[in-house]
Amino acid sequence: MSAPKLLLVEDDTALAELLEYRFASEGYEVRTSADGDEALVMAAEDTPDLVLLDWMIEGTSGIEVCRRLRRDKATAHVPIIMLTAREAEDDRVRGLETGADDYVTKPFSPRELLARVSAVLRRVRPALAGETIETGDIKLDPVAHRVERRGRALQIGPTEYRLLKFFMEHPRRVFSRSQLLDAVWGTGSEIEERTVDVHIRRLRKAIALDNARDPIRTVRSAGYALEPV
Amino acid sequence: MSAPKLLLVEDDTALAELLEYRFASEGYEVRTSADGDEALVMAAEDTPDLVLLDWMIEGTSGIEVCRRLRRDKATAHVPIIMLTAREAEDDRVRGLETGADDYVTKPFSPRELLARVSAVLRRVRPALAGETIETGDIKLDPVAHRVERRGRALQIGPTEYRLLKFFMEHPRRVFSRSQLLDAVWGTGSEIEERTVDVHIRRLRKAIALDNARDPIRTVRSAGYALEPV
DNA sequence: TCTTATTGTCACAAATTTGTCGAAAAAATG
DNA sequence: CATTTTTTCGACAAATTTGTGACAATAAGA
Repeated sequence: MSAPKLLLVEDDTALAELLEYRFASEGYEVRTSADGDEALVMAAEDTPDLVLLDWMIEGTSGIEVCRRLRRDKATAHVPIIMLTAREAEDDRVRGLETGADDYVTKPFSPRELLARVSAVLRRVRPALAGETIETGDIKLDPVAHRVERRGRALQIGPTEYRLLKFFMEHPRRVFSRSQLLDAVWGTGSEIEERTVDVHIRRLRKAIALDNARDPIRTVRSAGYALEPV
Repeated sequence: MSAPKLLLVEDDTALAELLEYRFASEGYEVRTSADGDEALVMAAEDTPDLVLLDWMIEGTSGIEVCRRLRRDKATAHVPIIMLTAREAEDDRVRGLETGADDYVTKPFSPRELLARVSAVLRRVRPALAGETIETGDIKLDPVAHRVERRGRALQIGPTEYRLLKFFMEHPRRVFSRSQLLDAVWGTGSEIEERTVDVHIRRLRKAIALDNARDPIRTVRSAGYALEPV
């Protein structure tokens, strides 16, 4: 089981404590910082799964923290939810422009924030929502980095593992080779699209089982999809 | 995969770039023009799925662009969202009269505009928003790229799939072969009109079912239409 | 360092799809 | 009923898209 790690950047101590308590009791692992620079250091030391960022903090402003998080490769893809004080349209626009994934305007209820966090995490890192993902007769444990089908453990290479995990996070959905390259190899990878085919074949071979149907569907001129069983 | 194609007509470069970035990161394919006449040419060359139209642009006015888009057969049904400056009631009324589908008043947040775009697309072209469409006893899931009729999955080729999807997005409407060529094969394809007949036949064969009536109606000397059930 | 895995590409085979024809069938026309 | 127009249908060869095995280059481990 992997508790999602949150980094809360908030200088209102009372609010911070309240949120810390609430999120902890919901199974999150929360670390808090009241200061922008300190938060950046903490993020660098142990990459969080999501950042809750108050827009109006002392010292380095929220927008600046956001920008730096995005600039650093390790934290570039960590989702950010910003906590804005007022209904400042400008702030909102700038925040989203800088790369925040969502925002909540104060005052908000912890319940509301929990819902947003859960929604964003589900969208960005589905594997974090539950400990193991299951699609059809295949089980994948992201923590143990282990895959099994019908009880039998599968031996699977690194790239194939990532590919399978991505498919399992979006079952039934068809992805083009280019989308798969972005998702599994990383955006901007300069790799031939046909290479995807080869890895699909390797994945198929790795998860193959006697008397079991191939769960990977080829959609001609569109891409591939993982179908349960 | 079908990234919805947007055409943004906006002469405020800064705003245009911001929107372009945000929409692109949400999976839209955006092309931008700062000029009304140029926009019309772009729309004619590659019919967009939706037009974002600033009401106050230099040269040909937004209202005029709107009118011309509606006049041209190929773009007549493309939804338009207008971006109006202030709370100009007059503009809003005139815009909606001219045929815009929705409007957003500046200043707006990208998020807000994204929501509108998504809403309009869902209303007008549900398949583009990723919703499954249903026409009679045929169901089409654009995300899974899957078609079924009365529960049974249909095997269907790429071109037939696109053709069926197009028909299902505009049920009951009769399309000429030339319109179908534009919509399914892409504008400017140099293909014999007779070829459409052949694909219609293939589609009919693919969706045929025992004891089920053929849902594709032939309108002699006019074209074809899809009728529910 | 040596050995074993993993990766990205190719080239070629296999499978599927595509655009056109021409003949047959069907529907309008007179 | 004969003629003309339009659509359906079966067949093909060309073109496109996928599946596969092999291979050299790297990376990872022992």
